Amino acid sequence: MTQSRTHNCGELRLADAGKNVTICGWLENVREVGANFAFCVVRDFYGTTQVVIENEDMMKIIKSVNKETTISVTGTVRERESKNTKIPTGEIEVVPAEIKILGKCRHNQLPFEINKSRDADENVRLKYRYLDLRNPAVKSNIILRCQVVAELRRLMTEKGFLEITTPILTASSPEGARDYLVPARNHPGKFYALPQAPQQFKQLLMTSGFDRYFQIAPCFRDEDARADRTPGEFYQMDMEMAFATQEDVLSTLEDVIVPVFQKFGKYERVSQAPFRHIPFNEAMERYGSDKPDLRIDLEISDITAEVQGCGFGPFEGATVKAVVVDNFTQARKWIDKLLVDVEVQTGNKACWVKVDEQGNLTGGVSKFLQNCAPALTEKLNLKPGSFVCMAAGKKLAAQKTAGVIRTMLGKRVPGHFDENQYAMCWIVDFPMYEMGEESGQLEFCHNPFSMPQGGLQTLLDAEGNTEKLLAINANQYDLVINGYESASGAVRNHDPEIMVKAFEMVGLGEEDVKAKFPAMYNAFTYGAPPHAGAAPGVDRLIMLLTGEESIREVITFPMNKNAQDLMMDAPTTVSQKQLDDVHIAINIKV
RNA sequence: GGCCCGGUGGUGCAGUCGGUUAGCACGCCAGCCUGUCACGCUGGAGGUCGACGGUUCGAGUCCGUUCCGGGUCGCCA
Repeated sequence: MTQSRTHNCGELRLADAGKNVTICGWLENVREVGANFAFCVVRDFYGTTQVVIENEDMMKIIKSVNKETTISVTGTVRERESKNTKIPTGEIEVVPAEIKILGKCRHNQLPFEINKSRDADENVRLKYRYLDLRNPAVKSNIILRCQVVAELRRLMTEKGFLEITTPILTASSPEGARDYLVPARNHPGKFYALPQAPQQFKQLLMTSGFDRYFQIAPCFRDEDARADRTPGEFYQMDMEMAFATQEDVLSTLEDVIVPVFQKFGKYERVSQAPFRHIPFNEAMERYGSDKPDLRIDLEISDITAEVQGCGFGPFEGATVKAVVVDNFTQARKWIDKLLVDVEVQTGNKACWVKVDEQGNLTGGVSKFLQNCAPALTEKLNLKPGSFVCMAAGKKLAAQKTAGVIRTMLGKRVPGHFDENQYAMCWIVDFPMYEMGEESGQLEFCHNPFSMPQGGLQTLLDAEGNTEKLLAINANQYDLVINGYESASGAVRNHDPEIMVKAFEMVGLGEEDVKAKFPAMYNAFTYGAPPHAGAAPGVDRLIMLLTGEESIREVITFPMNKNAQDLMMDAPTTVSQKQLDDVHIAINIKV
């Protein structure tokens, strides 16, 4: 380039008319409106600027290249004869004296049109992500992500948190998700693992005397994807505070989350601190989920007692939950669709009845429920026009299915979903232990790092009594925003004695604690501060702020559902030499 | 791994009861057009209807198998 760029494509205005400028960018579009007369749109990161072609020489250059070629245009800024008020640079155009081709686009047919890339097949988008990202609508999510991360860093730093990076190559952790393993060349047969979270490191930092830690931390988990869960890797704003209580952590995060949502969110209305606290058991009873969407005004009722003995097979001996919608006017076909969708999403069947003008149960499974109609009507406060959707099964299954019914009814029946807001709450008092579905044994419900409420004494009191043990809550909490689990945290168990006791409850002991978490266990024997923390998911926060429903829209270079990077072609095979170096033999079972 | 939905020119879609030359929009190519901005007009090229097998006189359409993708359950301390 002989002439460097003097302006970007988003900044020229009427006041710049007459200036001699050089702009650079991608040739987005050419509109030929006459012989040797055309309008070109040049796009860069900042915007688009119109370049007008008025003579044969310039036309020749423009016609010689494909769209998406990068060019530099040197010329004079001129007021347009017909202005476009829709774009910031719409009052001016650049009359070129010179057009240089900087990087030719060798393809006259792109895999998709840049400005419509969001409509294209996702695999094609991911393969050509660098083209997809040229679309300002795609790029804007990434820009917002950068701004949010910068703001998170600013707010946390302002509060005295230090950002400390922790190792990426570390030891495999025996708990939780599948690890990504990395063979250790100098240690045949041994492996590093990529961290599922910096959990143990941040607790060790607390033990080292760092008072407030945070990190925009990459986390790696080899588990299957979902619409809101990217496979492989994701980012958390991991944080931890020494000598802190649960309330210290919650209020600190509220101080950070609220301003970020007010500043960057797509909705004006944001829950104000302190967020509502909902105990886990209450959330499961009322919303059928530990991540309820509080924008929906429906709640779940328990009708187990009311329907027992009615003679409807699936209800006998089962827990039965109901969601009621009054003034229900949807057609039978609509109901059938609801039931099918519930079954697809939960694997469980739902059933329904309506209340007719005379107050009688009708439709659906009503013929099985006539005996208990009065009890049901009273319990659920049914009126003519009420619709009752029910789920039955083991307690947890019935709760979860009813939770899905609640969400679907709330979003589909008009008047129950106040969408345009951010509704936050803390789910608190998660149980410490649960009964393993497969093992039939007592297991840790979430992670073994949480402090049981009541500490050592609670464990001693409940020892040997399964029912009491299942009733112990942990100082564990989740931040839920619009039905998404957006952060998870706990007051940690910093006392080796309580750690061992907590492990003993699930049939493990001191040797297991030492074996699984040697560094932490040892460190805690040297004087550990009580500490607590949490980790908001950065990708999920950005999803909520932008309103995107697919997490891939907020990640710059996402993998597909099957954890493949179609652009880079990862994962891929490697050479025998590479395998030999790290002492790996491929053994694929067919 | 189970279940649900989908796969039709470069892209997005339509395709009725199985029927003759697979249609539309955008993009691409050529020509025309002196104020466009989702430019317009005329013409053109471009398809093994994901793959394989079956039913049938005849399959984009029906059946079976399989591959690929999305969603979901399992899984995600």
